[in-house]
Amino acid sequence: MTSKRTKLQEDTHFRVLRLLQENPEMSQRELAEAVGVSVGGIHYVLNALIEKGLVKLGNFTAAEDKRRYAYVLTPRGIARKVALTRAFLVRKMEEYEGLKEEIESLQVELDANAEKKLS
Amino acid sequence: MTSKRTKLQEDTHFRVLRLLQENPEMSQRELAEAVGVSVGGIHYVLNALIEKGLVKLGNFTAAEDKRRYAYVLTPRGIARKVALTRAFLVRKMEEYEGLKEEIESLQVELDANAEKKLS
DNA sequence: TTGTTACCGCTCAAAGATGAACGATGTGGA
DNA sequence: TCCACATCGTTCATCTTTGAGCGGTAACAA
Repeated sequence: MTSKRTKLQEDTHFRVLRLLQENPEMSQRELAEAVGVSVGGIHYVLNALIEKGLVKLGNFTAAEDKRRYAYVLTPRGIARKVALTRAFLVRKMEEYEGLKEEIESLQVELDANAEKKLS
Repeated sequence: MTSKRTKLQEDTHFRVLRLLQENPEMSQRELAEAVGVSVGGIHYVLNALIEKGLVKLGNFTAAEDKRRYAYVLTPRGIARKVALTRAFLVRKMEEYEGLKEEIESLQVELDANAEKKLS
């Protein structure tokens, strides 16, 4: 089994690839907000994705804004994202089931407590 | 809105209180495993709970094992746990809904991709 | 032109989380 | 009895993550 940390990192990579495929002109801050990590963290994963050749820097279209980049998925980036999708989905479905069980057991607990108060 | 970190900490406190109410003789390692944080982290929250008077150290029953403690909820600890339950449940239900949406959108994406391959 | 404001990518000190290792204690077999 | 081993709570060097703040650029108003 791969480590918890590796999985979280993979999740983040996947989320970033997904968001960028949809809109390559998102800023680092927007990405950070959307995936739920810090700006520093996003900067780091973007570098990693560029390093791996999954994302390349393009020009920001609107008015050639020199401050910012467009983060464009390369063909390999697109392939990578597709490959990650299933594993990600499986992981999220497991989380979903776990959460479902936890919620149910909490509700049982609350109900039991409510009854006790009545008696 | 309280910070993300505060919420996670509150979640951990709640989980620990819940587990200890059910079984006060869990070891720090067992707790760590069950709530998904490190042993160091559990040690830290246990100290915090004891400091707040929500948990007190009791004797481990079986054969008076001097190495270990029983972590017993005080009345205030029980009250605190009840108070945290609803907030925790609400948070988990929100997470549940979020996860549900994410999973659905992923499935749509995979289906679209599958169709494209066929054509 | 000259300020003011806002946001960009990027950095790094500070804060947080981790888990291997330690001394102490219990267990079971030689 | 003695020894080897397992597990206890606890510590702390190490790694990870955070987000305020920096220098730079754009947009707008005066």
